Amino acid sequence: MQIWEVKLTQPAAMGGDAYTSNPEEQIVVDRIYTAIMEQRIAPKTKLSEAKLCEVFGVGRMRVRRALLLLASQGIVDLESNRGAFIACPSPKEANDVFTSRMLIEPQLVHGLCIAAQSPDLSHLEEHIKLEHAAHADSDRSHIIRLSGEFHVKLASISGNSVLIRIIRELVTRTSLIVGLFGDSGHSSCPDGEHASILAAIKKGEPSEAERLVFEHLQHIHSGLDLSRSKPQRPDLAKVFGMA
Amino acid sequence: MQIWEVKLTQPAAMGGDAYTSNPEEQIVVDRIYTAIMEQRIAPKTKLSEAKLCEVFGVGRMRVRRALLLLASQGIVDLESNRGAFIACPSPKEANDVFTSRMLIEPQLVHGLCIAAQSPDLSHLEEHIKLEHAAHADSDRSHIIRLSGEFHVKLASISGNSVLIRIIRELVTRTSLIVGLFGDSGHSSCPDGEHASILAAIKKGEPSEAERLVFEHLQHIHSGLDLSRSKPQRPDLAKVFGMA
DNA sequence: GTCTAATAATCTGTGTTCAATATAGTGCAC
DNA sequence: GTGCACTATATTGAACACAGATTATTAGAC
Repeated sequence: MQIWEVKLTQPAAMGGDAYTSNPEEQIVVDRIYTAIMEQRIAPKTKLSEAKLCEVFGVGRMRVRRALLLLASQGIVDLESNRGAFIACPSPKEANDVFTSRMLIEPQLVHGLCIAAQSPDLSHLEEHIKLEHAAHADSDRSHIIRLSGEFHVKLASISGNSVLIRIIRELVTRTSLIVGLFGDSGHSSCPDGEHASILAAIKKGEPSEAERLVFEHLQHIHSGLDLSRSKPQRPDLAKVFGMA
Repeated sequence: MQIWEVKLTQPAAMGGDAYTSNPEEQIVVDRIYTAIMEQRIAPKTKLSEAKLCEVFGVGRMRVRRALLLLASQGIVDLESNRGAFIACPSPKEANDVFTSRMLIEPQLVHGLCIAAQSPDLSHLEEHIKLEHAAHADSDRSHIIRLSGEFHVKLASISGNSVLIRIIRELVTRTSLIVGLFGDSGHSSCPDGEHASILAAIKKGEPSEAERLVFEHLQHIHSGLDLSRSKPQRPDLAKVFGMA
């Protein structure tokens, strides 16, 4: 089932949505995106329009557009006359996200074994080195974000912008879920599994890579305790470094 | 790889995005959605804010939110200071959409063979009857929309709201693509293939169902001529029946 | 007659203002 | 002392108005 047509070696920027071109509000979206990816912002956190305006120094219009965009991706909840809140995924939502990822990503990597070329692979190797460095520094924010980005970069190799967007959204929601239900002790992606996935791709073993990705996601999923949830309300100005 | 947890037999309404709760603007989104699904509105069509306001009888705010939502799904293009236009997918985008569908839907149906229960299947049978009726009546709009909806309803059986949303978006974009590059002669989904897919699910043959879905998508894809494109500019009031 | 340039009109983008709703605080009653 | 009701404040939602940009139209020149 080799179904790859076009390729794209370039980084394929973390944030950009490609569709909504306005660069101003994309900044707001990206900042919130990465804040969630790094788990510096907890579910249920209220995203007050006024505060976001002064933190990012943009008009209320832009903030509202950004919030709507995030809401359409299930990353924030928009409650009428109450405001925007970082989404607090239900156990069912958590399962749905993981199920979707387990459905898509193994197949994706299967195809990658055929399509991936050396520049792509060395790029991934580079990324894994960054992950190890972050582990060495015990830099929690970086560890978590890089873990997620690995999956996005995997998708980026396909050059399929549709898939890339889907994966990015799922990865971000996963960050929320892991932050909510995960054991704050161990990191979201078990270290070493990314490396073995990459190794399987390198060796050109589609079935093996597919299986490793599936199990990798299963490991993360099984590390969750879906009965628990921990509410918090950090200060927005601190989270975003009062830009 | 049976990865199904929750099920949901109910229809799982065609339109609703589940996330953006505001019912007012969801109407606008849905109307444009179905207009695209029925191919009554062609790519490059300008969606003037003012006209949409009077056609749907809602404020400009709502219209703009709806357009932003549609833009985030790649269904309309938002050009700065120029307005909103129905997206005109490039050949690469078309390939990306089909590649994504061929990656996701076969796996989805594979899982469905294990999870699907009789109410789901009879619901699908009902749907296929509708498709046949539309064929008998040569009701082009219905034929096209029902063809797309079949795939959404397949996804709905999973009860996975994340997957449902992904599939709905891909199906809608497919409608745009088929309208652009497809031979206006034969319909978007070859008749009969839906029935054989359902039959494979009923018999509980995952690999067979998976293969049929893949080939089904391949048939649609191969029926496109990606070199051609046909510009039009129909009147909005007519398309939406001047509601 | 056609092409170019300038002007006018239309439409989008943005900031502002006002109304509606929810929340928090206060006071009163039990 | 606790619970309920009412008031006051703050925040969101929507309409309005204005500024900027783009497109269409018209006039003029070659």
